[in-house]
Amino acid sequence: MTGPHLSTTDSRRTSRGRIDKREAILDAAFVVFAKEGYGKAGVDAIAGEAGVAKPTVYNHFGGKEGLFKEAMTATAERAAAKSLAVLTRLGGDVDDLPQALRDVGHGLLLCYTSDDAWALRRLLHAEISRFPDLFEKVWGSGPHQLTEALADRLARLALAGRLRLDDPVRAAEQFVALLTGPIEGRSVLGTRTVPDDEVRATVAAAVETFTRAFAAPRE
Amino acid sequence: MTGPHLSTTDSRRTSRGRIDKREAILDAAFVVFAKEGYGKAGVDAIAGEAGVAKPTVYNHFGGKEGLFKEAMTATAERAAAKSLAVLTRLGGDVDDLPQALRDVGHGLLLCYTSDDAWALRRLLHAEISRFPDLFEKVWGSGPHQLTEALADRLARLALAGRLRLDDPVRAAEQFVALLTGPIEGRSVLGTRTVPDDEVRATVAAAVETFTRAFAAPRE
Amino acid sequence: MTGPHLSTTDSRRTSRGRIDKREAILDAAFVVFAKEGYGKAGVDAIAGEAGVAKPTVYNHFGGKEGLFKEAMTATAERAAAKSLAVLTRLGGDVDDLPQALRDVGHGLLLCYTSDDAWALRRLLHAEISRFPDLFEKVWGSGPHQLTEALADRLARLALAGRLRLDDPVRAAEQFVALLTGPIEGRSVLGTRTVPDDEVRATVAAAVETFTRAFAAPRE
Amino acid sequence: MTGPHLSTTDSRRTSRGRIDKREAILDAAFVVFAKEGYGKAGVDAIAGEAGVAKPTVYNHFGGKEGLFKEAMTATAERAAAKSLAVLTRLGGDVDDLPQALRDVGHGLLLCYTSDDAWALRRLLHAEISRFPDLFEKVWGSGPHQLTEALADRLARLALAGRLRLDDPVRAAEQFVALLTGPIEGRSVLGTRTVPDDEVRATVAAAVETFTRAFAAPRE
DNA sequence: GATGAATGAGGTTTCATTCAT
DNA sequence: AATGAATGAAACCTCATTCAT
Repeated sequence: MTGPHLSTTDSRRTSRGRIDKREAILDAAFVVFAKEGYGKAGVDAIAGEAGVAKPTVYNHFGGKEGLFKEAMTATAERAAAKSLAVLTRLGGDVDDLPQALRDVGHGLLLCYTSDDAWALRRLLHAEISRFPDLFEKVWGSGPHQLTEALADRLARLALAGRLRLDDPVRAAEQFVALLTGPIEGRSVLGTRTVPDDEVRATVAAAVETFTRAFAAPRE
Repeated sequence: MTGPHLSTTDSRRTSRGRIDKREAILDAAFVVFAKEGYGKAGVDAIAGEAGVAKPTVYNHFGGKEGLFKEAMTATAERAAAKSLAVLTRLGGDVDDLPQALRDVGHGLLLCYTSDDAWALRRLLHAEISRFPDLFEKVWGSGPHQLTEALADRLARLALAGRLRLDDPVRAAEQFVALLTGPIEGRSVLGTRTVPDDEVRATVAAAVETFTRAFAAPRE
Repeated sequence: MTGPHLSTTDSRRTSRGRIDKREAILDAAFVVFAKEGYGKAGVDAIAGEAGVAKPTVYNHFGGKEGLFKEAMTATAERAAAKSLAVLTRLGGDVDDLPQALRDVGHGLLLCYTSDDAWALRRLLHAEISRFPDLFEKVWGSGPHQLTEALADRLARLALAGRLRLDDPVRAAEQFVALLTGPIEGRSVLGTRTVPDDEVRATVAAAVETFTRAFAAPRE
Repeated sequence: MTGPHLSTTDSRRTSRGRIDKREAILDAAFVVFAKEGYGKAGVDAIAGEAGVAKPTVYNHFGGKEGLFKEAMTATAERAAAKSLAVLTRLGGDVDDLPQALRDVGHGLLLCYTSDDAWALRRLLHAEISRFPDLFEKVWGSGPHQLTEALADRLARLALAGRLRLDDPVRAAEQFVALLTGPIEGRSVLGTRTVPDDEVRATVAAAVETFTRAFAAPRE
């Protein structure tokens, strides 16, 4: 459910030709980079995984660096879209606010703990000094955009009198931090699956703390 | 102030012999690993930085893997000691609780944002799949120990009637998350220095939220 | 003045079709071979320089080897024609023999030191072991034909009593050697332009020596 | 008699260690470069010919370019020494001048037509644009030094009243040109062995022309 | 204990060439 | 006839590691 191929049909078996090869290489590249890291990943292995010859990789992406950048940004955009979609559950009329926050929080944590998301974060941490401009694209299309969108929703809830907060961006950052911070260690940076009850407990605790701090008292 | 050499006297210039060479190699190794990553770092470069010949590295550490593990754990322990020392400021009688939390929070963030700490986290993220047992040592002696010690302090404050909380470990996790979560993006994973006022604002906001959620009302 | 394109109109801009493409490829090939050498020259670069796609090169010339041979022989024939044309200045009635020899010598040296001629010689030296049969075509249509034609003229001058020589071919070889030998080093194998006064001095010296050895005394 | 190894004992079988490996690599490099050309010669093949591993070549010479330069200059110096030694036959008292010139001319032509000398010239022609500074070393230690030394001898003969010439360097250049020029085509740039009688005839003709032009008349 | 020299394995990249359109 | 895309082979070079001193 978390592999990079699942948003499209598996194109490596089709014979539609060019565009599919490009996609296949990008997907294979992310898989191999995630498993081996940028340094130890071999273009050989990527080409093999994609079912193409090595020079084809170079024809499409120029080299290992370009391939890495494109594979990262492509996966980042797919992951970002998923997490943004979760936020829609916080729109319109919210009846039970804590329940809605728990719902959204759970959805966000599922995105956060997906294999692809962990791989993205690990690779970004690992190679940020070799690819300084990668942060902007990956983080910008992911956590940053998510924080902004969440801040929008929180601001609307504040206007509706449901929350009391001055700085919606700060509140959004803190909401995400309360969700994800305790998970980092418990999942051993993504190498261990966190049991669902642990996830739910973390979400519940985050929402509890968040509402204690920000929920407006019902009259 | 953040380099790995500064907690001890620079041993590479002395002539005390064996132990100094060992330290020099460990320090040089962490510097090079931090700059290049495990995969691209060369034993040549490490030996050069340490001022010894390559086989000497092998005589002491057996190989690149062993050297990496030892360099990581050594730096992790040094970093952990620093952050634990910060917690002592929360001991004994606490008069102004928010002020004390801000003080501790600021100290912890300074540790968290040190160059060595960022390098540790980046390398741990990068190589966790190649060195699965490294997490235990590095995280165990760092964030985990810190969370436990902080939970102790918070429990004592709860017993003293200053905080209202059921699960001190959860509260400690959340306090750390509120501090560090918003900093991650703002520092571009450690490649940009965060201005001090931004740090202080983050600390203030974290303590504000934490106290709103957990502080016991003064009678 | 020495480029391979200048003896014909630039055909790459016309739309006459096939034959022009062939010429364009041949010209581009010689340019690239001359700059990079046979080994390092890429068919990609040649196709790009000619403004055609790579397979077109293969359709016309079969491969890199065939292209090289044809480009070499085409340029060799063009260069040979130029140097043969110079010899006509030694025909008919020669009044001032040394002056006529200087005239011809100067013309021959201009041919010899043209960029294309140097490129031809360098490529021939470089690849003679990989293309043994290339020597026959290039040398045969160039220096060999020139020597024979010059020998004819010298024989006629001998018959006319102006020169004293037994072996006209040998004399022709020596005349060319006296001209070109001293230029080889001074032009750094064609990578430096020899100043005109140096060229003229060399011609004068060659003719002086030649006439001292072979001129019949005027009665 | 012309291989690059013959000035020393074959060192590849000895076990004296370092210095011999360096020599063995240089010799093997020249052999392979001469056979394949710079572009197509592989470091693999050179290492194999030298009986060492590939990285050893890189440890000693840094790369293919450095290896090429050193192999060329080393061979050039060896070849230059041989041709300079020939000139000693023109020293002291010269009784039969034409005979002495024939003797020297024959010796010089033997040097000129040695396999190593041809390989040097071919490689120099081939790669002069990629290694512009190579000309200085190879030509400077070879033909240039030879011309200068020969000019010295001719000047001395002129002072002794045996020759009549103004510019000894020019005369030396012309003597060499008369010797080598006619040989170039006849040996197919070194890929065909010129029969000895052809060599002797060329020497005789060169000396004949030279003496006709420069010998002082005996009183 | 420390080192200069050497190595086997593997890395990224480029090239001449062909296929299907 | 001309081309964009793909490929098998091989190039140069680097690395972690060991040996003999």
